[in-house]
Parts: sequence; structure tokens; C-alpha cells
Amino acid sequence: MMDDRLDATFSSLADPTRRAILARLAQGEATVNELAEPFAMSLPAISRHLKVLERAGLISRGREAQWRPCRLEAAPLKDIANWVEHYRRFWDASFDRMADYLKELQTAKPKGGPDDRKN
Amino acid sequence: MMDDRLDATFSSLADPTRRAILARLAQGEATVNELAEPFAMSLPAISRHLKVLERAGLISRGREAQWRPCRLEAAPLKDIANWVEHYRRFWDASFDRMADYLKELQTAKPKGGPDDRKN
DNA sequence: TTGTTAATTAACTTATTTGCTAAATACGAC
DNA sequence: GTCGTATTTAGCAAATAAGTTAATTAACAA
Repeated sequence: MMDDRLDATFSSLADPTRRAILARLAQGEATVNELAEPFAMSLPAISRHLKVLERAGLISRGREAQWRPCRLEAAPLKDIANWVEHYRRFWDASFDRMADYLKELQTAKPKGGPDDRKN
Repeated sequence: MMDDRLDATFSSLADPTRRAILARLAQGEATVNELAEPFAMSLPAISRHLKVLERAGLISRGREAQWRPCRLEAAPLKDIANWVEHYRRFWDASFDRMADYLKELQTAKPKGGPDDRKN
């Protein structure tokens, strides 16, 4: 199972500071100091958050002189998206349309017919 | 912000036992004993996992005689799906196609033109 | 009342997380 | 080499999390 990876990803994302760091990195690479700047938190604390994100595979780090530029790695986020997608039917539509949705999932691939989705 | 709710949801989902419980509940309501049955874990431990899920709004509980049937509440999962969707562009397509994707997002609604996606 | 089943709470242990400050490391400039 | 900047590591404290067993509450049955 890649259960462990889901564990690490979810628990990494459970911290608002780390989510904010990811949001910042979505706009491009950044150094540790740049990432730390918005937070009322010591640099070592940020450094540890980055280590958590790195161990979860959510960021990677380069080396440029004395800087360690961080960049977003989204593969684990894709796992999250895939996981949560299994539950979409519980919020996406009325219960009546659930069967339709399941059927659509099963038949959409082979045919690829007219795209009549509402959203 | 509903940041706190994201915190609670992500941290609830960071445990494989709790994710398994949700998967079970996706098939329908279940009692605490039914939920505990697959796990090599004491009942109080399961009871606490359920409390975590309940406080995160991921399950709700009824009362039928001495049973407390649990059922899935997917609203927080929708928040997760919305959150992760912001990062889709980082895994969904090559970097070159990212701009196209963003443009598609902005223009898809008004026009609804020909659907020329590859997948 | 007594007994049985379902579930929670209490009390405790252990491990992890998160923050801090101070010290250490890495690198480039001089 | 020394200085200054960037970042990490060490050591500590407080809080949280996750499991255990034993005791308790709640509802039904006899």
C-alpha cells in the first residue's frame, strides 16, 4: 500500500503554516528566508516545517551558493486528489443522481460520447 | 478562515484506521462494533478515532437503542477536494500546457466551445 | 432486580509534534 | 584566514496523539 505516503501527506497538510508555504511555492521557487518572512515564527521552526514537507515529498530543494531554494512537488497532492475523489458522490450531487454518476464513471472511458456535464 | 476546519480534516485523515473507517461508512451506516471488527485494536481506541472523526465533522451519530450508528458526512471532504484542486495544474499536465489550462479555466464557462482535451 | 450487550470515560504510558534559544555549519566576499 | 549571510542542528519544554486495561454508563431483556 502507499498508505504510508497518504499518512505523511495528510499529516503534512494538517498544519496551516505548511499549507501557506505550499501556496507560496505554487508561485515559484523560494529560499528559506523568503518562505519564513510572512510568519511570526523563528527560522528554525520554518526549517523544520520544510523538512516535514520534504520528507512527505511535497517539496524538493536545490543548492545555489548558501541558499537552498525550495520548489513544490505535487505528486503526493495527486494522491490526495485521487483519494478524495472516491467520496465526491457524497457531496457532489443529490443521492438520486449517485447511481447515474457511478454509471457515468464506468462507461465514460470506452465511449467518450457527448460531453453533457453541467459543470 | 475555515483554516481550522482544514486543519482538523487533514489531521483526521492522516490516520489509516480513520480512513478505513470512512471507507467502510461509504458503504452505509455502521455501529461502533461493526466498525471496530476489522481492526486489531481495542474498542476504546476505535471509539476515540470516531470521536476525532466526529469533531472534524466527518461523521455523525444517531441513537438506536444501545447502538450509535455512524454515518459519513462528506462536507469537509469537499473542502479538501477544493483545496487540492488549486494544485492540479502542477501534476495534471506538462508545464508547457499549464498556461493553456489556466486559459481554459477562465474561458470554458462563457463559451463552452469544442472539447479538444486529450484525456 | 439482575444480567447482557454496546459504547464511552478514566487513568496511564509512550511517542511525536511544535515551538523556542543558542550553537554550529556552509558558502561567498574580502 | 575573517566576516556576514543563509540555513540547519542541538537541547529543551509543553502540548497532542494513540494505544492499553479497568471501570462506568446506557439500553434492553428476563
